[in-house]
Amino acid sequence: MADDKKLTTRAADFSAWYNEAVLRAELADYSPVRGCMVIRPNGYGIWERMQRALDDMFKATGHKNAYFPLFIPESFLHKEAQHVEGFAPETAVVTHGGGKKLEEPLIVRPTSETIIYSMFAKWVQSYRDLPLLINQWANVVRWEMRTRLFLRTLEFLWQEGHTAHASHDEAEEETRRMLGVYRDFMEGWMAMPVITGQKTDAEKFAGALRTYACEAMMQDNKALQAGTSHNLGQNFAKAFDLKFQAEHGGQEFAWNTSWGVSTRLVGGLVMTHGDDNGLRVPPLLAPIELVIVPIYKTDDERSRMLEAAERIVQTLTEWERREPGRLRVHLDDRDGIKPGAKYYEWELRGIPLRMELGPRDLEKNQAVLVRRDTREKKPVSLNTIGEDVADLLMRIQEDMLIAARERREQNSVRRPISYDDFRALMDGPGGFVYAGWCGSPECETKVKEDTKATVRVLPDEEFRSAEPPATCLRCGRPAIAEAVWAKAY
RNA sequence: CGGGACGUAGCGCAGUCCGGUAGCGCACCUGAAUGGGGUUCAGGGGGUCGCGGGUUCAAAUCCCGCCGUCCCGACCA
Repeated sequence: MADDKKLTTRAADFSAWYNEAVLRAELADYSPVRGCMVIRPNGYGIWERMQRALDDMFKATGHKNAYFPLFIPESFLHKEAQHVEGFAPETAVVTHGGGKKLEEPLIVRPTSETIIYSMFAKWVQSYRDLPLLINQWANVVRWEMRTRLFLRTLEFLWQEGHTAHASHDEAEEETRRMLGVYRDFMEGWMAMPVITGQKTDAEKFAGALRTYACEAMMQDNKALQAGTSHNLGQNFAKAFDLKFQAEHGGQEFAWNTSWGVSTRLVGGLVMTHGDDNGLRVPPLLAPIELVIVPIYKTDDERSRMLEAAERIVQTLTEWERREPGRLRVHLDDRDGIKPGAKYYEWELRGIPLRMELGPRDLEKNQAVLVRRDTREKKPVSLNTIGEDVADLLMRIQEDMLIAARERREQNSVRRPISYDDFRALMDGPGGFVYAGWCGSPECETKVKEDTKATVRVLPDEEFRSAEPPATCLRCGRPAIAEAVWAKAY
């Protein structure tokens, strides 16, 4: 079937397109366990590169990695009232071990605030022990009703940062700093533009004082919460007796923050950049940045092309270039598969740059470079191939961010909009709507009932409209803040 | 957990209404030709038809029960 070869188009069915793209690019596969997926090498390769970049950024901001248990005593979860209310309904609980019923059930961590702050309480005595800046790479389990590859699975991989500080202001500064780190990563590495801002009380983390988030727009105009950073105040410190002796005497509760991003980012990457031919992976995160496809007819030509290609691989991998390391290049020397078939395969996988090398090129001492993002072809001299490849990869990285940002802005509404028009918009194409909010949870709830849209964030200053909206989107009363309204994943 | 659909070869499906001993496409293996955008021909391997029970001379097909998956809702990184 010719149709088998093509993906469902994004326009026809975005959901189906996403599933097919993820499965066919072999990022992940369904597993025998309901709601749990297998992350395959192609997907894990992207996650590994994300991890490495983020980990470097965490280290650069003073954090250290540690590891805490998968199991959490059930009673721990109950020590913070809002926290248990938020997470208890979606926990997996271990009641038996070694064939015997446990005295106290163990929760499989849905997040690690409780067990981590119980340990912090042991380690912190004095203000001199603060700040304590810890990150953990781990898996967590949340018993979701409905799952989707990468976007929502029962088990997922993530990092969770947990810190303790001597004052509210220090904690707030840390919360904002890490939100900034996330934004830098999402835009700089993933080429995925985000809006940063504060969550409303309805959307904030269970147990937090304030939650900030990075929200990205997917190609179906829905919002993806890509990362969150929480100022936990003293809520957990009080629950776990995390106290320190202050500089001028007296015992005080510490101030905590926590922040996390997950393998959901891989899904975000797909839905931000993918097209009807498959994935488009930004160079910085691509496990392979450049694939070389040799073209030949005869055996003699084949060996000449492969020999030339090997030399190019040698040159390119030895060529020291931009900061994050050497070029990741792959020579596709498989025989018996036509070049066209190889092109489709590498395009499906989203490899950012392809080099075609045939007899006609070699005669002219050149190769043809093809960008995945624009599919633009360009012959380049073999004498300057290193510079050309590095330059193109850099441009692809930049152009992908620009294109994604333009798409987001084209699907954002920043003019005054009637509630009827808003409903029609959310019923149809969707998008981000910048509009006023009166601050009442009732209006939030009503809008959600009417349209499924919610306040994604109260945007930070740089994202706000020049002309601040004066009235609430729904009730028309004076607005206390500008809000980004959208349907979300 | 409610509504819908589905479970037959690695993948996608037909066959089920009307019972008769399993088929198509892709993928895979072998050979030859082909090779600058999904190559062609020839040959070949592979399935206790989700599981359990029942009806029948005979069950992928009819009946009962169970399990699982996907999609749509309520909950969510």
